[in-house]
Amino acid sequence: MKSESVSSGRSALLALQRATHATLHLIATELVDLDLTASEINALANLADGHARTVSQLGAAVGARPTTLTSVLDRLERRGHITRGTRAGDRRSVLIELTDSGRAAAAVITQTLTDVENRALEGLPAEAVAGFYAVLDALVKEGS
Amino acid sequence: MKSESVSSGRSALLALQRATHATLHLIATELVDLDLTASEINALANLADGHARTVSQLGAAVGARPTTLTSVLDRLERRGHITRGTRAGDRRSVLIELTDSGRAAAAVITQTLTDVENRALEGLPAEAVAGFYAVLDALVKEGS
DNA sequence: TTCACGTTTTCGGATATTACGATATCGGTA
DNA sequence: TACCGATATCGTAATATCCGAAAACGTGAA
Repeated sequence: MKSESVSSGRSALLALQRATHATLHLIATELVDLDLTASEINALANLADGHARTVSQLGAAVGARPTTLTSVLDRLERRGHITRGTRAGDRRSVLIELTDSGRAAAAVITQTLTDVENRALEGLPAEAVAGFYAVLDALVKEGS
Repeated sequence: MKSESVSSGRSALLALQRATHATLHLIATELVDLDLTASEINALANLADGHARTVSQLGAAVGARPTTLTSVLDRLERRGHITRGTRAGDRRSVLIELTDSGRAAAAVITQTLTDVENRALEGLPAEAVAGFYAVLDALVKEGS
């Protein structure tokens, strides 16, 4: 038996996109009170750990080019959720940091993500979740 | 021990989005010769089995509203990749069907998806892939 | 038959997303 | 100083997405 073992009749990539769309819609619905777009939610979620990041670093995390992030960060800055500071030692870089209101919004986002996740994964064996992460990591690695 | 077993320190939803972005970029790069957008690729991939679908059905498959698909299908129709026919028995519905060139493009897309998938999942145990699908299904179910 | 109501798709309009090329600034180096 | 690479932003353009309304059709009840 050769290495066609992963073939399952389904397309993992199409299933991946479907799941992403479905959860994105769900999250957007639950977070409608925050009045944020999906990109803004994604940016805040990635900043939720409190670590400041440059635009490039954030772009790598969310899978977007720095040019794409500029307008997203514009809105977040206008809303008072982030600040753009200069990094000591390299004034080319812009350090994105959460403000108090940004931290509050990010906390709500993180909590909602965790809740949805727990609801969905409840009852699944730990090996399934481990496999899920293993495949995700493999896909990310393949795409870089 | 309660049911906090799924908590792993990572956010499954953020990881999901990252993997989707990464694979999306990879696929777009490999399929650049087809001169199609990500939405068009997604639509064709879902039609690749040869079955005709209504706009609503296709929308459910790709996770978009019928209004969103209209312009995507407009371009695919202009390019000669699909036809819009009426369904016998219910002339409200529009049946989306692949043309010869659409079938050819869809075949290239399917092949590329399969290749990427096989490269990425090569070496992973079958249980990991099974767990991946189980989690994906759970997430989709949670979002509907 | 006729009419009211639901379904399916499209259209108009609005906003968001995404990115390429060009630009300005900065850091490091010769 | 002059130059090259890195970083972020701006200008511009094509897509993506969706809401509300409209058009066409189907269904069932009066």
